[in-house]
Formats: sequence, structure tokens, C-alpha cells
Amino acid sequence: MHPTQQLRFASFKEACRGKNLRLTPQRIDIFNELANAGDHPTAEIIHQRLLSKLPTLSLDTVYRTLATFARLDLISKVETVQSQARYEVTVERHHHLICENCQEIVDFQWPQIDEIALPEEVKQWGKVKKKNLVIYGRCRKCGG
Amino acid sequence: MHPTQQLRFASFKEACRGKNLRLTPQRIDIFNELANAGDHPTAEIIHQRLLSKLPTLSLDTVYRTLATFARLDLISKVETVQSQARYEVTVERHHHLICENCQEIVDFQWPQIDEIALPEEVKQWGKVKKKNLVIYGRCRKCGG
DNA sequence: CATTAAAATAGGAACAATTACTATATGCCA
DNA sequence: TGGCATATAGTAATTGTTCCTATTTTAATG
Repeated sequence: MHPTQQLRFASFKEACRGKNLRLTPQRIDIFNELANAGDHPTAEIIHQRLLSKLPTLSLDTVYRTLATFARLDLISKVETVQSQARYEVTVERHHHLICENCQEIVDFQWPQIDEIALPEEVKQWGKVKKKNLVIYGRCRKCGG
Repeated sequence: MHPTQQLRFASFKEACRGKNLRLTPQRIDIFNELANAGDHPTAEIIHQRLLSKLPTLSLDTVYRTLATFARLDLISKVETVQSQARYEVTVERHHHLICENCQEIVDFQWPQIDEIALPEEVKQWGKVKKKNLVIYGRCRKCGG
């Protein structure tokens, strides 16, 4: 195991203890699989990758475990407005505020962000079409 | 109809003609519903809202129509990585590049964005937990 | 106005991602 | 090591979205 990963694993174990989470082979393997993955796998991909090691691992366990980890802030779900897609008519450039509680989406403008030059790394990556900032948090109505 | 909306509707009709899209009551109503909606409705919500006016409107039509409009850039899907949720272990602050073709997600860092002060509007909204920039485009591998 | 070919729709079935249910198995504390 | 709360496997159910196809509608033409 790479030292960084070892460290990560140690803090994972600690985090589990601190939160009264039982350490199970499934949890350990799911966490390690994700920690060592260079990509951003889906629950199904993680399931597939672990099947040779844990042949009885159920997809449900992967989903449940990932949800638990996300709640503990050990992992994050990458940029998703959960479940249903939402639409808007295309207007001026704007960004989005999303409340983690009520899921309401509010537009806001931030010209400063729109105009700022992209880092070199991004230019190398390919051709940029859209740039969208999403801010997550808790809105006033939900006690934020 | 509010003058702005009238204008919007006119350009909608024009856009349809320009792209060889037939003007149907369903398309008109779906577009207007979305143009006048203050929120960011889902396909299902739009369907519900139109049922009293178009009792036979099918959900499939709403989905198909929204997809068509999105292709024409008349509307946009709000911030979603389509279909499956993707996960990553929580590490340093970073943002995401998503290729519209291969869907690959690449991390990049942009400390400038992380450190910049939030606009007043956002502070009024509530408590911010995360700030994530998502850049869409086409990566080199996909000819971008 | 009718005629007509191409395109759009309704309705229901299919599909894919995710979550719920429940009996069994397991981690962990005493 | 025993007991109990918690986690898991397996499967069923749910939800969001797309596919299929017969029927209807649009818009172009005479």
C-alpha cells in the first residue's frame, strides 16, 4: 500500500470509530477501491471491480455504503442534482445556488467569474463550451 | 403576455422555423411554461402543470421536446452529470472538467476561484457549504 | 381549400438507476 | 465467548427516462 493511501486508510478507520461505524470488509474494500481509483467510478463500477474479491457483495451494499460515507464526508458525490433533471430557458450567464435541504435552485450572476481567464491546465484539456459554478449549502428558509 | 415573453416567444418560433422544427401546440406550451416558470421545473412538473390545458399530453412528449429544445440551445439542463452518480474520496479542493462526448470527469485545481470573495447576493441566500465549478466541453481525446 | 408525405404525438411497455424490505450474518463490547 | 445492535445479501419495488408503434398533425403543394 502506498504511504499516502495507508494514511488515508488510517484516518478512515479512525473516522469510522469516531462515528460509531462498524468496520466491515465491505466498507474497507469499498473505501480503498475508491481511494485508489484514478477515475470517478459509479456505484455499479465499484461493485464490478470488487466482485472478484467479494463475490457475494450486493449492489445495494455499495449504494448504502457510499451514502454512509458521503454523510460522514469521507467521500463526495460528484456534481449532481440528484434524481430528476431540471430545466430552464437559456438566458444570461448565471450560476446556481442549491439548497441541500429543500433542493431549491436559485440563479445568481457573478460576472467576475465569467470573465476570469481559464488556467493553462484547462486550456490543455480541450475545448471549453460552458463554465458553471454551483454553490451548495443551506438557504435561509431552511435555517442556513 | 409580458412583452419580454412575447419577444422570447417570437424568437422561439423563429428558431423552430430556422431549424426545420414543426410548430405544435405541445411545443409551444412546453416552451412557454418553461419560459414563464420562475423555478427550475422537472419534466414531470411541466407535464403536471400542462395537463389541465393539454389533457392528453404524454410525459414522453415532454421529455422528447425538452431534449429537442436543449439540442437547439433554446433551453438548458441545469447542472447534472447525466444518469449515474459518480463518487470520489474527499481530498483537496478541486473542480471538474466534464467531456460532453466521453463523459470523462477530470479534476483540476483553481485556487483563485476558491479564494475569491462571494457576492453579497450569495451571502444573503444562506450558508454556503461547497463551491464547485464545472466546466463542460470536449476533451482532446474526443477532438476538442 | 383538399391532398399528401414527413414528422410529431399518445399510450403503454421496457429499461436503468436507486432504494426498500427482511431474514440472516457479523462486528464489537462486556 | 455470548449477546445484541448493526450490516449485509438477495430480491422486490420504485422512480426517472426512453423506446416502440399505430395514429394524428403539420405544413407544403396543387
